[in-house]
Amino acid sequence: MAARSPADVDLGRLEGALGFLLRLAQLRTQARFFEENAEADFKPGEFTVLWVIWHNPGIRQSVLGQKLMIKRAHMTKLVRSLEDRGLVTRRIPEDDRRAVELTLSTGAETQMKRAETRFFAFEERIGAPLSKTEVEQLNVLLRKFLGLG
Amino acid sequence: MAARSPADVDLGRLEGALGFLLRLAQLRTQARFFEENAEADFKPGEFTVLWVIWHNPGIRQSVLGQKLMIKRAHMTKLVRSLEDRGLVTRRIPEDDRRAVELTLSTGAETQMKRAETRFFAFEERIGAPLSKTEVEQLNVLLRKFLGLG
DNA sequence: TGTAGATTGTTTCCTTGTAAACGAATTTCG
DNA sequence: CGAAATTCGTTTACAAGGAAACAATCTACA
Repeated sequence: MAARSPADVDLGRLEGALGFLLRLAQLRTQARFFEENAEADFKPGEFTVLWVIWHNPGIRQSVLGQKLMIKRAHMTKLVRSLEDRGLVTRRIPEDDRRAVELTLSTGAETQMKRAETRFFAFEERIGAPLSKTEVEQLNVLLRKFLGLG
Repeated sequence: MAARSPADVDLGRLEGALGFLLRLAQLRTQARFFEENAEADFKPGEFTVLWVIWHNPGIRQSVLGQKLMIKRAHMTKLVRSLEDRGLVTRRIPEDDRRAVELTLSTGAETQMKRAETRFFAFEERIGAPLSKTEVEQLNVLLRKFLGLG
């Protein structure tokens, strides 16, 4: 009944609810990221934004946002912050002057090469509770769930 | 190169990164929740909190927070909001007067019975891109990843 | 016993992210 | 062509959530 410790708590049907499990998994992963990578150059959101710009130079801000599920209002702030730190360059293309094309500065590329190692090492580590095969299964299922290739 | 549409964007190794996929999956699920359940009584966070109190009457605020990965500062606000709406009762137990024991009001139980149907129907629906078997596999893998049962 | 340390919840301040209204540019379609 | 609708990014105002400092209480142990 009145649970005194987390282990005693009864979650009932909730424990089988996909959305609930996804939320917990995401929170846990993020918490561990900040524990283990306190002095990293970039936060996960920043890293992914820089990564995608790096691999898609000249990408438009809106396209980047759609792909990473970042709302426009927030993307504006994110990009400004990256620009202020000299990591990202904004360019207004001639053929559509409402849009913004994003590029990495050369300094940022150097930093990203370092950050890449740390980031993907962490991504390896968080799979630890699962076997190699299970991590692969989870990857496949999540990609299918998301409609990614 | 300079991707014009989301489909053209190259995510590279990122597409296989567990933390990244979890974040996208969670964002997508949450977005769909608010699209489909605009006029629901409770938001997902509120529902889960009320649900766990319902099934563990007298649970302590800190234990609830640990189980649902909600930080104390935030839990204070959440509980106050629920209390202000007459859904939750706070009680200071005699044996530890720092703690707070939470209980559902009778009115809240009625509301939860209605909300339960809607909530778990949604949870069913979001699995749609996957087969029954795959949803079950995903559940199992996520629970193992989280160290649950 | 009594005092140092840990725990519980709260407050304050800050970061992250969203919704809505907006201006500028572009597209659609009469 | 030219007016209406749409798109892109920004601004503004706000909600969700977290970190740190704090008061009250409890625990451990000299």
